Amino acid sequence: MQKRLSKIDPSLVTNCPLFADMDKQAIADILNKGVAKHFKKGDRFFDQMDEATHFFLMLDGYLEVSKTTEEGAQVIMRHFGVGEIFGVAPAIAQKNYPATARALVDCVVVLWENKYWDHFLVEHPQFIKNAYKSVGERLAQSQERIVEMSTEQVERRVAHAVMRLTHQCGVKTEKGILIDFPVSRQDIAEMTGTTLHTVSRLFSAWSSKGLMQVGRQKIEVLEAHKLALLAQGQ
Amino acid sequence: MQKRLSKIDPSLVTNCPLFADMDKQAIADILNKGVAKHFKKGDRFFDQMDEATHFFLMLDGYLEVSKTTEEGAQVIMRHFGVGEIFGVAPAIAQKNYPATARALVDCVVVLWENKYWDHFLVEHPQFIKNAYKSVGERLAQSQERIVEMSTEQVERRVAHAVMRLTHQCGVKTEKGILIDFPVSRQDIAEMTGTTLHTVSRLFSAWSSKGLMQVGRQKIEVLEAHKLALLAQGQ
DNA sequence: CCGTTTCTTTGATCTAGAGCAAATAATCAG
DNA sequence: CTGATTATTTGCTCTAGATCAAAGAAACGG
Repeated sequence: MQKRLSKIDPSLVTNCPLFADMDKQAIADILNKGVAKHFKKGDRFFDQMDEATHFFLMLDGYLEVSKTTEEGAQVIMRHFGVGEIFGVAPAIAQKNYPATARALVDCVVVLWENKYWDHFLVEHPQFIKNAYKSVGERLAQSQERIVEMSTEQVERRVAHAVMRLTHQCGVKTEKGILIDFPVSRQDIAEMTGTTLHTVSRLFSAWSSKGLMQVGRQKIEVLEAHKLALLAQGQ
Repeated sequence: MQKRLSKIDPSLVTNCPLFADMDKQAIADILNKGVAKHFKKGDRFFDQMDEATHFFLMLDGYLEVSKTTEEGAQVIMRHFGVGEIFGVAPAIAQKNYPATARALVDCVVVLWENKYWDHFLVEHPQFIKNAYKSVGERLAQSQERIVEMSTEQVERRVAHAVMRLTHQCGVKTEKGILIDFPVSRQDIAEMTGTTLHTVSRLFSAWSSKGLMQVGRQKIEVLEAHKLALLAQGQ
């Protein structure tokens, strides 16, 4: 399931915004308090409603965070990539994780016991500030998404979702930008509040316009600019 | 427009969660750093995109926070009542307010210059912790709303919105629970991503079932339990 | 009190997109 | 290699709810 690593190399994280404006000594101290682990594709970091015991930093890989309703519908809240913290329940005084976090590819993360949050608050306030900055960005993004859901129709929302994926998790290829992990039509539907059928139809239309190239769980954006126009409503 | 008050009585805020687990001395010190002001119904506390200069605590009254899209559509993000902090841009390292805050009735607020955030972080960390707890609750509520928008149809969403209003801003009457400020059908539409027409139709149906009593910009819920059932989808 | 403005209601269309169904097409397990 | 499983596409139908239209009802300004 998951393997403990003996040691974390600080050079992996020096460019990460989470450690901005911090000296090497402080970074090393924080990393020493954490534990690095491998998670395989499909593994869960935590489940919705689990008691929150740790917070995490992604060193390598991608994950998705999703919520499931009582009726069983799944909504994908967000994706996280390298250098991002997640599962920060202690930061916002939540006793349980509000969602499920799942590895989309094989991952390496650092995880800390919750108690270190308060510890770092005193010892390394800059770290906490950096972490809250990213919490703030997520709050802002959530609210953007509410506006989107309230005012835009499906085509624009799907265009936005694909753009977000390319920005957060895209890798350049000869032809365009490829999403770096498997994404199904169903996944896109769960990110935008629509159905896989509608997503499939949109992708077919966009592909035939040369805007993107799609395959089974594969999305490659060829003309990002045109996609951006669609996201803005022409 | 707004009038400065000379002094703030600490007894106004001792029951407020923002000052939980704090001694009177600390509370008084924090209040002394702030300025109390009146805002009249309709006044703005700040506008979307304004440079963030202050953060606020509502002492008396209600406000709504809304975002406006490039196309001019308005989305009501949230309401705030007595004892809640708002406009906490410094908390999440945002330079500008992401939305507009408008007084729904005559209000009294305390406002602090942004620099005091960092000051309190050192001097009164418990205050900051309490504030972050409410930021966390807002993040959680935003995500709930995304799930709602993604999976529920209009009737349930409107039922949810009315329930939230009764919880946050309701006052008990002989017959039921009255929303304590004017709310139009258009307002409810902007909280739920629908149109005033659909809201009007729903309200008509619910009124004739005896579930609520409505008037011009007035909502009084008579049978909260039935409304809750509607919100859960029967 | 009266005209104006701002809300609300209700009816009559119209349509984006859900839901259903069934046929491909990839991938996987053995 | 082969059948089973999981994704995807595409056509057809149907409906929730938007949009359009127009008529009441409150509140407001002078």
